[in-house]
Amino acid sequence: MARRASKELRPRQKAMLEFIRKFIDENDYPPTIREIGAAVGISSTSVVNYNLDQLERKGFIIRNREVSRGLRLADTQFGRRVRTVPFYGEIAAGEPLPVPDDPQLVDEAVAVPADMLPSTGDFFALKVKGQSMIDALVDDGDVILVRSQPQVETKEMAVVEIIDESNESGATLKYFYNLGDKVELRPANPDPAYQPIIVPAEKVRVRGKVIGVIRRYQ
Amino acid sequence: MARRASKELRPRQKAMLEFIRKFIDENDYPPTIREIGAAVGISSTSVVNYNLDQLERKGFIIRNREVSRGLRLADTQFGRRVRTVPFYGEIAAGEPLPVPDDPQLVDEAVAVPADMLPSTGDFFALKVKGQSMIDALVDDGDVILVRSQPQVETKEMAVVEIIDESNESGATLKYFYNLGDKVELRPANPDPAYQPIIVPAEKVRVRGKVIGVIRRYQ
DNA sequence: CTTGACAACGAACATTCGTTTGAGTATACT
DNA sequence: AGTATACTCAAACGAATGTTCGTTGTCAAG
Repeated sequence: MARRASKELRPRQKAMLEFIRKFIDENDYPPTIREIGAAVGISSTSVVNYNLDQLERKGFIIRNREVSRGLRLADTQFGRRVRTVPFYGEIAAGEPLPVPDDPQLVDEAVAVPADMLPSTGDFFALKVKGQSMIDALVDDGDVILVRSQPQVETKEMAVVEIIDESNESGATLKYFYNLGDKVELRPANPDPAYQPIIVPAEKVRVRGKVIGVIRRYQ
Repeated sequence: MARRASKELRPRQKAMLEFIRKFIDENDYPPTIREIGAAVGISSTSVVNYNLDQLERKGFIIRNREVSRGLRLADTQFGRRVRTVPFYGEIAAGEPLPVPDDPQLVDEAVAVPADMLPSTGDFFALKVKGQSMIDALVDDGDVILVRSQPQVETKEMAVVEIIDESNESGATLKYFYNLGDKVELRPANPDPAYQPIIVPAEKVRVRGKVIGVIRRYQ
């Protein structure tokens, strides 16, 4: 008998899957049997139908039969899932800058690959201004993903709020060092223009820990 | 005349939009005209069609006419927009390493925020191995987004294939410098262990230009 | 009152699209 | 050889689905 490993895909099936994914990506709805056939060079609809069955049997897609375009990707394989996190705006890594203290009413959001986020927790995104963290491979213009948490470990990169004398508070992006009753907020830039800040522990409020970076060129 | 503010929705249109959103959420494909009609209590398909036109004119949906279920939400609000790019595996920034030369048959893919990609072009993703580009703020383990293109400008970060003497080819991530009949592939790491490679222009094949970086901590 | 834009209806129509059928080829196993 | 499995093809059928058209009703402006 011509047995085949149950989860392996024939080149044709692979091409079909690739096309389906691309098609949905572009159109937001799945292709028809004939569209798939035309794309991968299959003249007979029954052949497409046959291979679609194979793809379903092997767990790559889920079919909704007798319905046009009744077909979806079985997202177990590929983390196609995306989550949106609220975008709070810019954070000046060099100089403190206010961050919206508001709870949830943020209208901007960025989509991030779901596998960039732990399954639990609250997250937000900020665009980095300045180059104080350049040695940490975080550049001006980068978008950082932050997990909301009230404290972080020493050496972790964190978004912290500094309670200013004048009651104003600003947020900054730094390496966090616990010095007991004080904390040191250390930039990652050899330029002497960037100096560590040491402040009493009660004067800082940790907003979260940086868990990811997204950068676009140009 | 019974003029109506152009962006306002009739109750019926609101119901339709609501249903469409819910339907897509549950099925991953859009409803048909008749399904919409049944859901909101419209007996005539032409009425659904008419209101669908209205919804499109008001900018809530985008129709792809003459195609079954050819309908998508124009959701500017929820940036559900994500695109998937094929994941080719790892690229050793330090040492050359083969990259799948195959055209399209890749089964792994990563989801990226749509706004990280230009609207046109072919893209792929690689995971960076090694630290040869550390000064370019690209670390070991980072995922780079690459736009497929046959040539790049000098100083751009590129994925290039080097045709080895022994007919083997490998891919590497470097800064690209055009020297006329030769090209220089320069790492971004001060460590003398990382040295520029200068090879005849005909020995290299540019695969694409790095357009983005995604990094996860921990 | 008449007119014209807006909204809705139902029926007929034309495609699109999934399904079924019957057949053909290749390979492996007995 | 004979048979079973996997894969492919072309053609035709019928259901699903978008489109068109003639008609009706409402409402506000002229």
